[in-house]
Amino acid sequence: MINKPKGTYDLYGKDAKVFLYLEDVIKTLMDSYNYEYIKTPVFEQSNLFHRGVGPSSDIIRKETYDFIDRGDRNMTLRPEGTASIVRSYIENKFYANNISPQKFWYIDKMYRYERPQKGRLREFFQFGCEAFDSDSPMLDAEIISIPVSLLERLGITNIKVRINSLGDEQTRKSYKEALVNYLNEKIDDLCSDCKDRFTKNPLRILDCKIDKDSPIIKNAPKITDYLTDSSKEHFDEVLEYLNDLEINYEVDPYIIRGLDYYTDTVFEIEATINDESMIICGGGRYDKLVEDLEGPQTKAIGFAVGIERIMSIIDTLKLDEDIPKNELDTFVVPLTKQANHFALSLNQALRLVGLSSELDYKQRSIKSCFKQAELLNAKFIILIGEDEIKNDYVTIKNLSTKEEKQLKNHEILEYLFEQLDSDEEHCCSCHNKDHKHEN
RNA sequence: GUGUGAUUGGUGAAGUGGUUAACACGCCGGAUUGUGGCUCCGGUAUGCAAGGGUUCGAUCCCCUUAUCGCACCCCA
Repeated sequence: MINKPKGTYDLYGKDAKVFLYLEDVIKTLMDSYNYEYIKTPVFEQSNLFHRGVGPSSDIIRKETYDFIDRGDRNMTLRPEGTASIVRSYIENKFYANNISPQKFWYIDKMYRYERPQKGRLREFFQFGCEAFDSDSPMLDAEIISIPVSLLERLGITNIKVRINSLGDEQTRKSYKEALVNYLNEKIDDLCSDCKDRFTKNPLRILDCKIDKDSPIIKNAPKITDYLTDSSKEHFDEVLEYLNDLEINYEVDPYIIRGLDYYTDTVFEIEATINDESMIICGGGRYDKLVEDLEGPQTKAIGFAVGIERIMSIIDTLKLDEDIPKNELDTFVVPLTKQANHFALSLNQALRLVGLSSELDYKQRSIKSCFKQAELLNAKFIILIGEDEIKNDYVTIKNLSTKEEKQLKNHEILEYLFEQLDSDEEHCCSCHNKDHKHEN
């Protein structure tokens, strides 16, 4: 048997319904925020991600899906959304648009070569936004408010927004110096990973899980104390605007983020479900990235949300009960082979007028047809047998009221519409099976 | 990339180095020869992830591979 590739999954059944529902909620949300939908290719020239995401990030160093195409071009399946959208922004000259800032949203598959585990896959969906051409702190607050509103709409309440500022280039330069100086004598007391980080990327030592409670890290210099005046002002304003939007947050000077392009504002949203915490959203400013990719100087900010992580929360919290289940208006049953012709046409006619209808393809016994109809959640079953064909009528039964009628061909639609309408008016979509519907 | 646990019908699973792989649900059929949700009866894996090895004999022991789970690294 051929298995699916490691770290991938088939989306079907109940999960597929949840996914479509999520997409719907997101689309409505993004319309209200006036963001434009964008879809970029699944693969791009490898260079884009090397230069965009940054060669020192783990994502680029060990997690990309790279391949050489038949024209000897180096290609990479996108590991994240931002670089592609920046590329598109530059290539399509969105910056020349009179409407500004230009704001985009996407929900797409991303690829990272990782060892799968809970909430991490090799192929996964991210929902994200990117907003270009403004360094207004109001935009920072808006961007953070999007995933917060989304989670609110979904009913996911136990969340924490953590925010930090990485400042500008000068901030990071002076901070790095201070941090290295501070850690220089103490590095021997930290874990082996941290020793490694010390030479490669000392900032990462701050969010080490092993040493996170160590006094060495707790007393380490904080980047927020090294912000330049303009970065500090920006950060303070972002926090003020978050207050205006009544978004609870926590300033966490240890948030560093794994992508190299971030500047100033960075943030994460963590959800805690049954004592387990999971980062479900991450984002920040990238005021230099557009230039780095040879576009005009353009400030920008964005975020990404892990769709599978959201779906697993929806699942564990059972927030999917309001999502409508599959329903069928009619189930058409030919009881003999001779009845197939009429049943097939009738089924088609019902579909063409907008009803959802299904046919018994398997010439089942009448008993199992009723069972099928029940499994399919059908409202009506339409039986066509020997006698019906001979005398030119159908037997139609309302499966919840058990009322049965014999109708001529031309009466079927009228009857169904009448019944379905009154169903909507009178029925409280009751789950009470004994409930009798008024006519 | 490292460590660790797992993989048995449509599903949940029990189990054993030796001829029929438990049990439950589901499904199909019948009792009721054209009417569902209850009941009763019957049927339902030539197979125990794939390949190789040890053995007289392997679903069970060993090796390899694949996939899944969990943790680390890192991240959404």
